[in-house]
Amino acid sequence: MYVEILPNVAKIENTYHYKVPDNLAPIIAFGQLVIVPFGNRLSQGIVISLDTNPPRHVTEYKEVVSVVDLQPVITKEQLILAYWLSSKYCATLAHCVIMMLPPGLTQRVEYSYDIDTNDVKVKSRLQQQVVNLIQERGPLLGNQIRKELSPSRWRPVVNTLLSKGILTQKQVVFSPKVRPKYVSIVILVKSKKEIETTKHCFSTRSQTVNQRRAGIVDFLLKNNNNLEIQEVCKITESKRSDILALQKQGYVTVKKTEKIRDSLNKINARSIRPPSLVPGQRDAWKVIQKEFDLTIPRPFLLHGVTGSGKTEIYMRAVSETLARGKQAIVLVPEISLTVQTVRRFMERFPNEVGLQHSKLSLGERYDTWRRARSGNISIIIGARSALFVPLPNIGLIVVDEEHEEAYRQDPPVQPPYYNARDAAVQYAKTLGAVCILGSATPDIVSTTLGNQGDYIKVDLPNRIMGHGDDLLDKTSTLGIQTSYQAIDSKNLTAQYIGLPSVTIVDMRSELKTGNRSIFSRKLYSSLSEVIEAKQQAILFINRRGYASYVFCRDCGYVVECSRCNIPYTYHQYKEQLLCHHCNQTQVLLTVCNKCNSTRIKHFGLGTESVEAEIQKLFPSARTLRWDRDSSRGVGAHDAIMQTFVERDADILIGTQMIAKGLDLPMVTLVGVISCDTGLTLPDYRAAERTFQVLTQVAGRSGRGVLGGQAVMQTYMPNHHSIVAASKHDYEMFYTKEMELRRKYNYPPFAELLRLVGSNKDLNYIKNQSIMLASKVQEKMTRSTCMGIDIVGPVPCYFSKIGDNYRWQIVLRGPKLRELLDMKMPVGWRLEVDPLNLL
DNA sequence: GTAACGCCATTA
DNA sequence: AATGGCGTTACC
Repeated sequence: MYVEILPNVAKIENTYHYKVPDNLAPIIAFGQLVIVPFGNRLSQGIVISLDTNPPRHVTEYKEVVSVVDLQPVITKEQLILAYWLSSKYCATLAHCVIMMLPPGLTQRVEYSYDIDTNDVKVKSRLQQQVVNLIQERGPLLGNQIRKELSPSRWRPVVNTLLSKGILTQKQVVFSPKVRPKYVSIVILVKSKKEIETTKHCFSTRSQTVNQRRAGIVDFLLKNNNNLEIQEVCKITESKRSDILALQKQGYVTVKKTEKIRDSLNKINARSIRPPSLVPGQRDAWKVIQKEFDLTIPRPFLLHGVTGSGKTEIYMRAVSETLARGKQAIVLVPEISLTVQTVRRFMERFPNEVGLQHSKLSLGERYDTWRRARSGNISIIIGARSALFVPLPNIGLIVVDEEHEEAYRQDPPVQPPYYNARDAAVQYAKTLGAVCILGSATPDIVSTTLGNQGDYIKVDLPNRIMGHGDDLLDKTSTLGIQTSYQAIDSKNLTAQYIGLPSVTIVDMRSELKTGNRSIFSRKLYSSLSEVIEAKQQAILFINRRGYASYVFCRDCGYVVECSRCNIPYTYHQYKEQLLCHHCNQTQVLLTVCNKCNSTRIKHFGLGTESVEAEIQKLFPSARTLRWDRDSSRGVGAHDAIMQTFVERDADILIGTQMIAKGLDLPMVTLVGVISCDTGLTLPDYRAAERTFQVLTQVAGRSGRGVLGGQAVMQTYMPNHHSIVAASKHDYEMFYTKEMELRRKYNYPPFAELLRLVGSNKDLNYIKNQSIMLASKVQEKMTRSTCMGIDIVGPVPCYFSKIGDNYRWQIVLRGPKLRELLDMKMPVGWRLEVDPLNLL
């Protein structure tokens, strides 16, 4: 018998075949971790296929050394997904498979070297150095010797010493970093009757010890439910030795059991029964439910405005899946911001939910992974890596907020640089699982796929708010008129509410009237009213593109490259404007091309300055900042949110992260300080990102009985992404954006491929990229590909990150796949379907 | 990921 | 010749 093995080493390009020795033949199986000889050392590998015949293209085989664990570490469907990822995103199969294993499981095998004789005579300086090292520090690993000697020449030295018999070598297999956690639990084994008659048994000389032991027994009589030794000791204020003594006397047994590490068990979720659906949800759910009966279901694109009840649809789908004996994966963009979603799932499906994201401890990830593998949990909620948890029979994959860039894996982490949303669709196809992509602002490409029939489009056009009785309650206590309407007189369980009305404020006219503040008159007066009425407001700062573009403060004209229709980027050190797409440069303007004004500015603003301004204008208002800086550390997000929820602050000031998921009924005003900062980025998705974030942030307002409004301040009041967001009009945005994408040949009209190289030496990377670009050009002329543009080489927008200069080459056109078999030079990487070109 | 190999510059 | 510094290739 022969097996095909994928060595568990990230950069390995191929798979290798091994003979299975007779003793392993009965137990070896697909997906197992095994140890094989690889090169001239041992390596951990994964069995990815078995065959009774030897493959023809190999003549000599080594044998599998051992099987690490009988349980497979991947499923067949996962391997199919890994092959797909590997080919789609140009990563090694090993990279794709390793991503599916819990970190810490990988074992490394090394040699350890020791000195055999006391009397050592060596000739060369290096040999002496090795001998001295081992004499000082004892047996050393190859790696440790390498660190001390030259990295390239240590091996010949060690080899000579080995052949002379001075050194001996020994194989060392490191055990995995993660393993199951065991704890000792105490179980009372004597009955109440027995105890009452034998209480004298713990009579020691010390009265206090007797009391303690009696206390333990009494406690266990009341709570004999497998408590840990530590807990029992803590509660009964006794010592470990007391319990061990009781064990000797036959009162209790102490049993080692596995303790599952799971941060979710800290959350107290009370079980809640499902609410009834409102008519809009009912229609949507009917369409989705049908697909569960098909063998090859089509994916759904669930387009639901903010607050339209998408999560309830997801939960219905999960429920349907569990009823069919299958499991579900629910992907959310950023777990720390979606605590509310996780909680809702736990309340609906107690003891079925597992959490998965990269910030969990190794132990917790490992335990959740094993519980999923053995079928002990049926729902995995998590970030993009949750897609790779090995549930045995997956029936549903949900991707919430499918447009989010967080689904994309990008450097500096390891390849593959994949999009989990696209991988989810592909995976569901292999599994025959239902797939739901949900968003209030679907990706332009996703909507196009929906329009083409690749996805089934389902809409939830109405915002729902709370339950009827609840609302009546709130309105009466607050003594206010409501802005909601009853959905129908028979169904009083839920109510629709309008989306907030949005006012666009043209900041150019503010300036003309002499208002130089960062707040327009409209935003100022709205803020005053909210503070007066003791309600809450959110101020949103769109920080992307900070201070890097140049525009006219009088007419709003942004200096753009005439060839690419993309704003020039201001480079301070050269006082120069540069187009990051075509490398064209222009001197910094002093006079506006359009209106001849001389008031040309760079733009940029932070949360601190907004907070300072608020405190100046509204000294009584309590402000709270929420951005990357103020929310460092575990639980910081929660803490900030809690402060705001409990109304210990009136105005929340933040960046991107306040746009998502918050459901705060007392927020009646959302102010966007500057809508247009993101629009100035030289990037094909700038408008889309802006529309998405504005729509999401506006959706934070008016989620309660009080209703709400949003104020958007901008220097580009006519930009389609701002106008469409202000009207909550997705279709309008989509139509206009598609025109532009078609015109400039961007996705969905073309595929994109980006080559990025970085190096400390600017000239080196520049020359290298010119050479690489000509290579690509050459390849293109020889292939059958037609209609491909090469954009570049140009410096990246972020032209220097850390100490490294960055250059890029972008390919745009159909059928880019055929160009992909290129090997990238060292320091270069390939991004397939990049979400930005910065 | 390691190890081996080939090529080249430096060293004494 | 010995040593150190790369980049390239193979690993069943």
